[in-house]
Amino acid sequence: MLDIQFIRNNTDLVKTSMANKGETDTSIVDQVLEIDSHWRQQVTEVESLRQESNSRSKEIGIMMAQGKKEEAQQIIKETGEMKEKIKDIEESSTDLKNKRDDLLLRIPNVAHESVPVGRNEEDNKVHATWGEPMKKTWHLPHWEIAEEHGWLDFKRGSKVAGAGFPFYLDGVARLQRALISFFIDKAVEKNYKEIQAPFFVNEDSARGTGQIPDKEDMMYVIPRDEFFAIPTAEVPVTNYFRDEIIQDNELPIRLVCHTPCWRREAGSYGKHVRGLNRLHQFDKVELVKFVHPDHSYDELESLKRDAEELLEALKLPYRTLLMCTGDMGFTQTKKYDLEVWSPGQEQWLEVSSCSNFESFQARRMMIRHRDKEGNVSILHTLNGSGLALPRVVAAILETYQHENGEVKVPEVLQSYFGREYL
RNA sequence: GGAGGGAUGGCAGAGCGGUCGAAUGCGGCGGUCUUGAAAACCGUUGAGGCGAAAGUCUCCGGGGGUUCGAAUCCCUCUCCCUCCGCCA
Repeated sequence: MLDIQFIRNNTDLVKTSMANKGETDTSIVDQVLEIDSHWRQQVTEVESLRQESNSRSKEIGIMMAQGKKEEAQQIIKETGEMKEKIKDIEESSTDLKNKRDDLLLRIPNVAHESVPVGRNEEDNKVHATWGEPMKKTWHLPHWEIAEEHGWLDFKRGSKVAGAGFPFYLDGVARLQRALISFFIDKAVEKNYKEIQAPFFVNEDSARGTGQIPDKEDMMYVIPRDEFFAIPTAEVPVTNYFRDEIIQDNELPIRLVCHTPCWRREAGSYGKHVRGLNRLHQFDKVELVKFVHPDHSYDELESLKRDAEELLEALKLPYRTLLMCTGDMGFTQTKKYDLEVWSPGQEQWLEVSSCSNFESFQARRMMIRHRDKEGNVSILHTLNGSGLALPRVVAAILETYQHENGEVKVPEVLQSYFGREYL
């Protein structure tokens, strides 16, 4: 959610940014401002009425104390009438405020000036590349090599849960466990605090991080108990500090959290969802930061590096994309995607997305910080995957594959894995 | 799941239905004193909305109600604590 004052003062910027993100109809901004000014009028009106009524009521108290009952009765009659009036106007003003805030939630975040303007993924900028994408020779796609070894069971996954809920076995199960430990350990080395979070959240939390109302359909819902299955650890971990004020000397706060992630992925079928490319449930290690507004872009760069270094340690060639305005999403001001090379499929697979939200999420969640002078203001939040498991597993199965079908364990993982081959 | 108790500012903890946005203590910040620090003393210190400002309004877990007036009374929800039951 953007600051209403910011929208008042930067109306054109908000509209332009909205258009750059691909929203053709920007009239919602004008609607918000119109309702807002109407609301402010009514607030002023209610307040002056209430002021009068408050001071009259105080007089009553004094008169009662002095025993002037008849005079008090007269004022009681007057304030009674005012009360009716206040109730009327107040009703319509809270109505306006709700309407305004509903619309406000539908205005996307403003992109940072360093973000390239563009329509879709073709306009993203390659920000960095690392390693040489391996040519496909004998390399099998991961689902084939995994089948040969009995490492993945999609069939039984479908039987037991449904498509997109595979079983992992033996070498791959062990590999995932090793990766999770490795990712968390690396993050802890870089001063992220390890945290384990609830896998279900309530509606307030889902709204806080912006899954509601924008991306409701991505989540699984447990209606009886009014829970949402988390689509990413971002949701519970960012909401950890909801409605709190953090002292400046405690910032930045960096957290690392491993969770399963559930995504409905409605409407995506076909080739690009084969194997581990796209699942309804997958594991991910997530990095989340709460930072002082002055430092959020530095923190974004270091966040991105933290994720990149994981791929470098695994010796998996990757590229980093700076996402353009049109491909960026509703809540971010700037976003990098990390894509790992999949030699068996000869394509790039997204394994991390590192974003700065500035105050957009924190404002919804009322996460604030207090400086030394005691001033309170909204802080900035960021998050990035470090990393999403299945596609990293896919890349390892394909990249570390020998011609004889053996798959080697990446060197940095061997101490976690306990042996040299899967 | 059953029975009872509770929720007040960063923390602890007061608060007859009327000048209570809230005593007091601790903590924080500023100052005096000191070579420096501690101690002591003085001052200051919740959040939010509207407003250029003066100011004003709202908030004592959430929501609703009674009343001219609610932190204080009533209803309801949530959460926490104690006891019983169940349980990895």
